[in-house]
Amino acid sequence: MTICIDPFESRSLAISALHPIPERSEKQRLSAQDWELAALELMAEEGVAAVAVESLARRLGVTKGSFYWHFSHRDALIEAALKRWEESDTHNIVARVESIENPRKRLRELFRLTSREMRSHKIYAALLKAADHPVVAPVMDRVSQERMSYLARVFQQAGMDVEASMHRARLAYSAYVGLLQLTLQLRSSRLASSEAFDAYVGHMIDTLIPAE
Amino acid sequence: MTICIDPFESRSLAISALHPIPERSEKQRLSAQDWELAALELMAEEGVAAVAVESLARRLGVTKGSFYWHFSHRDALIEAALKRWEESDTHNIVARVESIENPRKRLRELFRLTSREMRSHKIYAALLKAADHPVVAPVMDRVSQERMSYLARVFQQAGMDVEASMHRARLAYSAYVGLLQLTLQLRSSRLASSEAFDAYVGHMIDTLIPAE
DNA sequence: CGGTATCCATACGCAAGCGTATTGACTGCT
DNA sequence: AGCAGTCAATACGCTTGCGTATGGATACCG
Repeated sequence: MTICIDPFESRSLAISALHPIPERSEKQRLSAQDWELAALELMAEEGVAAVAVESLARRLGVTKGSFYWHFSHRDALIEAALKRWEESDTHNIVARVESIENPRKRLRELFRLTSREMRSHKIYAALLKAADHPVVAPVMDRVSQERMSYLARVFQQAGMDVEASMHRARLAYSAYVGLLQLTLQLRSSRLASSEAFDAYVGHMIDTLIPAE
Repeated sequence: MTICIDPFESRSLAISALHPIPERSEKQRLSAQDWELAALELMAEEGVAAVAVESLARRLGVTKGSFYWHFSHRDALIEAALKRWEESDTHNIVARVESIENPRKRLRELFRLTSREMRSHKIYAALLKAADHPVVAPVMDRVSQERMSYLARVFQQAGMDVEASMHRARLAYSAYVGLLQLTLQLRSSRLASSEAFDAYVGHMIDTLIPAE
């Protein structure tokens, strides 16, 4: 029997922590925001398809009569939830490394941070699986494009020419997306321990970030 | 308006070409194999979820009364179809480059071939999106593991130590999976032309395969 | 205290999808 | 010709999920 530590689980970040404090816990009446946060929660755990209004209602302790007061239809909830996620996401990505002057160091730190914080990434993985959904698709397009553009910019600052920086950005982002799939979806491909995971991230950094 | 050429579409390989010749075209009575091939076809185009017995039956010009003669339930079809795919897949992956002696050249050719032949990869992408399905999961586990092991072996033959070769294999495979997602699922992330695609593959090869 | 806005429950209609049961039709063999 | 085996059509029941309609409850406000 193999004990398999998932490096993602342990360092997860609560959704609610991404926003000021949505005044959670026990209250009788719900707001649209409560539904959106619950939707994101469920989405991260069981995918977009699992966010059904009746099941969500059950989870919130109400019936769907409530839901259709707040939202006109299911997709409206998905859309609102994704809007919330996208906004908190784009703010968080860059904000935590922008203080680092040296672009190579900034990339390294970006890679390390990304590999650790996995709450948001679970949602991203879930969205990836539902990229054919008309509401999901444009969000994913925007987010992926923005992230890759940012990467390309930093690679360029690190001394690569325009062409190479864009290719490297795509490669790095592909590696990120692929790792997401391999670790979150495929059981046998999970890294066996936290150390092995860190070692892999180290290898990735050495391979993808140009030397000084 | 941007014209967007998808490098994958043009060079696709027919499923039926993967096997001897299943004696297709117009015949009145169907066999289990016909259902399996149709299932793979549909899976590649619209995902595992789209493989519904009534819709498949419509596509084959019969009703589901026929289906339940060949298969006991839906998952039996999925399982049979995936078994078929897995067998043809594992044979094809290595067979076309094993003649190349030089491991680095073999890797390069492997990358190039992989980036071109996309019929089987569409199915892989579809399966990736359904990796939580109990029938799909073990297949994906086996296939991914096998491919990564092979990659690691060749990287080792190319001079890398055991540790590094496994990491590099994971990185390369992640890049493959990620590219699959970015190009097949996300519209805006598609490479604009066949030339740009080839250029990217070139960059990937230069970055991931150790120099002579 | 009455009224309005807000939130929720119940009940219903509808479609899609799985699986079953029964019958029909065609084929080949004896 | 008759019979068995093979494939298919039809009809049905069941579940899940979306969306609507309508009435009830609670809170706030004048």
